[in-house]
Amino acid sequence: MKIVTWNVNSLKVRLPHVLDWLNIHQPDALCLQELKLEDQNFPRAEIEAAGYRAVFSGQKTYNGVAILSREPAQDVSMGIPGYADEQKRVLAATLDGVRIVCVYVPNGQSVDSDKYQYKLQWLEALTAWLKDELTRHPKLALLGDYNIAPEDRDVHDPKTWEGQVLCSAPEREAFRKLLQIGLHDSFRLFPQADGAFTWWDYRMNAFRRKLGLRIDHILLSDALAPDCTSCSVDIEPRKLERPSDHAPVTAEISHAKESY
DNA sequence: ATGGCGCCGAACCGGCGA
Repeated sequence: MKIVTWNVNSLKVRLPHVLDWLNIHQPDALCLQELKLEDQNFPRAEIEAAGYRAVFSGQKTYNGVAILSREPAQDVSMGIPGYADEQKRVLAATLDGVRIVCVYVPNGQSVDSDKYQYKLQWLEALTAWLKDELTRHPKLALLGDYNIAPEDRDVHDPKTWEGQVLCSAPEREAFRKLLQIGLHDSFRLFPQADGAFTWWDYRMNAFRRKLGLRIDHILLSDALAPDCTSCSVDIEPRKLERPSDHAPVTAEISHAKESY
């Protein structure tokens, strides 16, 4: 089972990249963030023509998440239960016995912003919900744009970023709390080259200069992590014309449906 | 690296992202 997360920064603009990527890589599930479109404008026909189903939760201009899959998604749920939020940031579905949770964590803007407080509260609500969700779905994968670089090695220049949003201690603590409920950072299950990032600023030639952060992650539950065989970032789409500023992250899981 | 890019909607700019 091949599962992927990709913040596309406008599905309308990035649709050709997404369709090409699906055609080349044929994942079982592709979680998308920052659709930036309303449900009525979701490009369902194009995605179905590529051989994929889609469930989605969109809104105008901002946010929006989707799960594309070869097989129909089961038990689809939107948002964090019990946490009122106008912003469309969470979508969950079961595929092949695995609970797939697609998240677009708030950016936070800056550590002295109200948006930063919202981010921390949101992460707390997410963690509480997932702890509960894990009791119902031991095989769970949490994929998305976390807007957190968990450690200094996930940052091109830790000194510059120290204490800044995406790298601050409370955000990193929130990330650790997610791990503590029984999740594992699939990327760190394997040896990785230095300077492996998933996001590069559009400005200042950041991508060419390899000035990035690793903020998109695939966390796997205790029951799923032992079956993970790889996790990697594909930087090829970042080289295209009009790219997303994020790259897709892929995890492969060798699990037997029959054993579930 | 931090003005510097790119997306959006309603306009030719401001809000937001990271």
